Amino acid sequence: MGKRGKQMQREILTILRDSKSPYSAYTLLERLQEIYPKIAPPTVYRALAALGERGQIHRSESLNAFVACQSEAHHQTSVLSICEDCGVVEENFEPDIFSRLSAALRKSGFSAQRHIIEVNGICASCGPSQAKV
Amino acid sequence: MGKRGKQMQREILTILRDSKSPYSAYTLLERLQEIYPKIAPPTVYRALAALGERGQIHRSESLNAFVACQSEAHHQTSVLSICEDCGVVEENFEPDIFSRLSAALRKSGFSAQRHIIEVNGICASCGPSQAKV
DNA sequence: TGTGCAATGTTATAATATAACTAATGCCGT
DNA sequence: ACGGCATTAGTTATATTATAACATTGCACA
Repeated sequence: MGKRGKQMQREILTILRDSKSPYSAYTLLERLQEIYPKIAPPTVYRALAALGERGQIHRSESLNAFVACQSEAHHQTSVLSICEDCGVVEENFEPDIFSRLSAALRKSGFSAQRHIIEVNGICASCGPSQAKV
Repeated sequence: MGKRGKQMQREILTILRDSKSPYSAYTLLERLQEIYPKIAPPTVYRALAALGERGQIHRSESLNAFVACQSEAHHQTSVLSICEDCGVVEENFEPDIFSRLSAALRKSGFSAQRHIIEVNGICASCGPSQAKV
């Protein structure tokens, strides 16, 4: 059937990279429909799944939305910080945190496989030390 | 209109406490409809919101489901460990992790307000050291 | 008593996600 | 080239999760 899937993945990645704010699957769908009027939700979800498997995007579980991976090192687990004011989501690499967390849980016999860490708060640009726009 | 809301909250808490596995809002709705046949989704969501505000239940963002708080110290933020095998969700208290996380993010100017930590993996009962049933 | 607020009920719909099936494509071996 | 078959994509329908918006009830208190 051709490269349609790959094409979608590229388009999605481009949209997400242009924006530090997360996009929901359906917002992406709307954007994509400007170019490909007939695509349906499964197309978007398939592309998102493929991008996620390759670590090129992250899904915020608390926002049900997607952001582009900002690092070269895909698959490195990251902490997502979410600004409640401006909506910007940043990746933060804190390998220590993940290993400590795994170690702590291992003490109760739990073997960690996937860590989800998201932190809501106020980012540097929106914080009290900054003049409000 | 009476105590219907409080009653719902009690029922939900009872259901959740009887189960270590999480319940989705709609599964709770079905259970509640066995007793109160006519209740609608907003009733359940309102009760869940009230319980959440009091820290008596936790919401798993990755499962979109709810578990009863296992500790007396409501409002103490916790790490949810989720067994991929049996589905059991446990609360783990790791105050160190939260303060480290806040400290790490503060270095980039981010002021943390709410932490979401969920870990998927295999629990002690389902792990490789245990005989499979 | 009446009137206004807060809680609850009700209806409808929005937003998120996937199941299940169909059709097209590419590829492999002949 | 061609037939078979696995993979990918398209399509339709529906499942699941969540909330908006408005109506009603009961209660507090002037």
